[in-house]
Amino acid sequence: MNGSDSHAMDDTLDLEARAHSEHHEALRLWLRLLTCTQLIEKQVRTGLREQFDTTLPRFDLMAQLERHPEGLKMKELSHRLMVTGGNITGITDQLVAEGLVERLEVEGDRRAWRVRLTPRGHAMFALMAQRHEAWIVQAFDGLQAREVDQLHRLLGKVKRHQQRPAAGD
Amino acid sequence: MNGSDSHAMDDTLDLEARAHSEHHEALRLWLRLLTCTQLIEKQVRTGLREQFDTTLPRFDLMAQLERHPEGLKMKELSHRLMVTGGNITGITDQLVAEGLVERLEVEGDRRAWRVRLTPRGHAMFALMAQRHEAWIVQAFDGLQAREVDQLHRLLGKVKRHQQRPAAGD
DNA sequence: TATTGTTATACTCTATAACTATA
DNA sequence: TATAGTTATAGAGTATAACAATA
Repeated sequence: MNGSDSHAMDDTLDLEARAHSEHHEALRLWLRLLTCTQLIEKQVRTGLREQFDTTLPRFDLMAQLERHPEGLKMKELSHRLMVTGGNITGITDQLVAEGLVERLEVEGDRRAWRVRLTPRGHAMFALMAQRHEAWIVQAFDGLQAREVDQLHRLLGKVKRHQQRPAAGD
Repeated sequence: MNGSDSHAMDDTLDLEARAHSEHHEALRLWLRLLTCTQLIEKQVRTGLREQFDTTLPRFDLMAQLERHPEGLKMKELSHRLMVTGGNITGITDQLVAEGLVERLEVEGDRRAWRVRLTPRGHAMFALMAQRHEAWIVQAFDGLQAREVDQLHRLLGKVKRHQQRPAAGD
């Protein structure tokens, strides 16, 4: 079901036809990328809700803090989670209310906070991360280790290209 | 959990160490997959909003209808867009209000509708699809045609595995 | 003046469940 | 009884913009 006439055979196509073909391939790839992500993401969201009564953004915020035991500033969380500042305030408020993270003063800048996992947040995250890992491992169960690496490498190329500031091109 | 005799190099690691390593690789892959999708999706959403004052779900619904000129039933749209039925009603209502799609009676089943693009919807979609394609092509600009194919193939494996009904779990 | 974070607001998307009308 | 679609609701998630405190 897939046109395997894509590589060396391209030389038989003129520029315009090749462009059309490549555009089509890019679109197919995007739709598949989106579908895969949505399928896995839906499982993760459902699992987090059913088993831990939490959400993906909350989990993601805690995951960032896990990687930075000394804490992160609101601004840094905003950047890392790719959402605007107001939302970080909201999510952080919820986590503080549950006793999972805490706001600490930043010495030298009284505007800013350093947000950190509490011991309880650390323990809770460990539980969630364990389950989360199992879901993810299962999601990529169908791939061999070599294929996982390949996928990781290719997506790295996509990511770097994406993050390049869109200059005048 | 999965096929064991994958790669010669792995034989230097015991089972547990290999499991740890593979779990870690799966997690890294998932984070990268999610990031790539979010980066591209954000661009698409922004473009659709700024240039066409529309949203991704609306665009996706129209894209499905484009591929099925004879129309699709609400149930089919619900399945294809992977959202529950009530949402399809809402999105369809909006598109009908804008004159971009229409509900037609299904002969032989007076419960169901056949939803189809109007001529105006068809024309509007052509405009949007053209811009959309440009965004996507640019997103994968950094890959060679062969890499696009590879990525597509690997994600196909992920997708099929994902859609397999989760049996003994 | 610029930056950090907060507050207030509005909107889209989503799942759930009760409902109508057909089959 | 089962199915197709609708309605109503509640909540997640997001961006925007005005605002306060501090740099």
